[in-house]
Amino acid sequence: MVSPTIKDVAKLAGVSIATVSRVLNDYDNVNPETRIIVMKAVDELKYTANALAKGLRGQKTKTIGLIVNNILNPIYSVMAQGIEDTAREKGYHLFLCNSGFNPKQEEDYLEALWHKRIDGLIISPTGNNIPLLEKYLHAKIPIVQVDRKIVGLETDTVLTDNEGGANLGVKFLLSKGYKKIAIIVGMQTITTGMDRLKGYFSALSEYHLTPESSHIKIGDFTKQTGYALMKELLSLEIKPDAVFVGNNLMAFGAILAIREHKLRIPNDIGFVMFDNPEWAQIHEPPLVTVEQPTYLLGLKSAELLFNRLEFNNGSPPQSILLENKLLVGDFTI
Amino acid sequence: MVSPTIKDVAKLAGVSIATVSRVLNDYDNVNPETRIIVMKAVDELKYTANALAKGLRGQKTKTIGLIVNNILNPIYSVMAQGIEDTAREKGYHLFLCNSGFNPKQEEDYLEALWHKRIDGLIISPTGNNIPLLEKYLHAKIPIVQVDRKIVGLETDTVLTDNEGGANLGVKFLLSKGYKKIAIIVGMQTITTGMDRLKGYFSALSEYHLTPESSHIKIGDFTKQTGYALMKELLSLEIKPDAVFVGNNLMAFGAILAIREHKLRIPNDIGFVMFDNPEWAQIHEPPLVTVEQPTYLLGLKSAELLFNRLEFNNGSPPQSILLENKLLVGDFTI
DNA sequence: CTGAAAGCGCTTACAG
DNA sequence: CTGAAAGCGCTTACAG
Repeated sequence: MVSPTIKDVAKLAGVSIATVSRVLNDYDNVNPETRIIVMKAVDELKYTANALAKGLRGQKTKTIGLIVNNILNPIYSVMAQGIEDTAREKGYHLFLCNSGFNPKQEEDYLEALWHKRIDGLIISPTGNNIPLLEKYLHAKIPIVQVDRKIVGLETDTVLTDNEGGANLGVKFLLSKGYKKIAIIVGMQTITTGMDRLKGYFSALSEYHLTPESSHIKIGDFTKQTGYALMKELLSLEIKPDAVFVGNNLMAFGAILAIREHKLRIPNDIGFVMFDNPEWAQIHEPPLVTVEQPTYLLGLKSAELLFNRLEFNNGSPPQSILLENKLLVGDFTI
Repeated sequence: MVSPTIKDVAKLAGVSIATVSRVLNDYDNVNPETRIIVMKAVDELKYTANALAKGLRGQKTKTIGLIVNNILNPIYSVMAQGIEDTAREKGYHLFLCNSGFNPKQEEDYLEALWHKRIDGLIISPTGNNIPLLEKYLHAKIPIVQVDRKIVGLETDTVLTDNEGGANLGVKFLLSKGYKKIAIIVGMQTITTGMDRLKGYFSALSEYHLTPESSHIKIGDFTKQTGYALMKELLSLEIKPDAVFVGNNLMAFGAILAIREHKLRIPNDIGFVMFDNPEWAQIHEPPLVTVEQPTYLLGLKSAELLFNRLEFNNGSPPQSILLENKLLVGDFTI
């Protein structure tokens, strides 16, 4: 009924449980014939190890934690997929946790994962809970920060080039002749907010333009603020002739606002957005987007983590910066 | 450095580890004063239990497995969110697994989760691996099937009313005067394919119409088949004047095909789809959709599972059927 | 009400 | 090359 244990295998094979353990873990000091006998017993009983006992006694649980801010955002679900695929290949499992941008919830998860004895952690951090994260590091549990990085917490990191991407997007608008380009961008407390605004500034300055302060709107990455801030922009005295929106959710809200005002893109107003959700292609005409390599973001962060896990060396933290791509109306199924 | 154990607490409190365990597990046979002393030691050391040891020795791991077919489909990610929220409330954690519609991958995960000693399983099954699933049931590990159900595997189940939803959608087209309504629908081997086709038939028959066999296209729920089958429909002798598409991904492909043919919805062709992804609102005009309560799907399945876990009764399997809603162009942020 | 002890299923020194 | 034994951190009968 219950699963067979190492004891059952030992009995069937006529050896000690220590020997079975050695065979299962591929130790080299085992007689080849003994190994065969044991493996036969393993097959016969369809034995597979109890993961809890292994984790308790040994060091490793073959489990990693993944904490993201919002799995409903395709950015994160695609990323999660990249991580899961890699983990699967390596024989690891994933505890999926959603912080909902809530530091307290993140803290709870960090505590819980600690006691589940995860081998490693991939996190897109809220920005708080630094002591807890450091506790992991002290315990030699590797952490990879993905998508955003906490300043001062030195771990392996995988980010996309937020500044470069925003720069590309804004320059596209400039190249099309728009002169009064507004921006709706995320909080200036985190890299994905800050760096995208930097890219906006650098693009304008390359064109020798001065940013108009009323054209800079700081939202919180949600549809709601995207909508509200776009409405504000459209009711200004000095109306912008184009807008760059700093993520997919705010862009969605902004589109609704633009539609309410019966404006057409690109004739009435220029529009470029960060992220490339599928609805950007459904829009007519297809929207110009800055696409982040989200699957790769997951893949690379998993690779960094497994690298630490397998070669447990003390080499200094690595940072990977992935390129973002400007997509102009091409689409594929 | 390492976490404090029950032993450390016992030493600090001056009692045995058995007593500490009793306090922690809220047994009633503990002297109130002893309880206070122990709790103080727990606080002081910031002790929290090692989940692996608890799982190995006790019965429960406070962990559930979730196997879905494709986390990238918002249907499943929203559902997963509903499950995670509920699990979190109950103090459980989630192993997230993606089968990718691949029975072999599903099998691997079922094996792995078994050995991680999950307390319960929520699964949107591929349709195979029945023996493995039965092994769980024999071991009294409750299973909830969600979104789809394997015929003959009797477990708690949460589905949406696929037939009713499709019926609503097709009848909407009929009510608008379309007469030659085609359907692109999923495989007829699973409920979400079969029942939606049934709804199509029942709607036509309510209007005393006979289905035209060339207008019935069976795809596999992917964008690719949606695109290809829509193109087939548009090149028929007897062209349909409307189409009902059986899920969000196929609908995406179908829209691209319709756009290639320069047809406008709803004037040139009627269009209603199952599922309500955000891009349906971005389309101009907003598409008519049959919305599944996906968050609720997750919530309800989690509730059924925790109900089994907490009241471990042997009551017969329950089935919940959730209503789907026809959305006609209303949209909200 | 409390403690000593066994045991969950493993891995890992320690002998031989 | 192999086995007996200790121990990972808990829970749970069994005594008292």
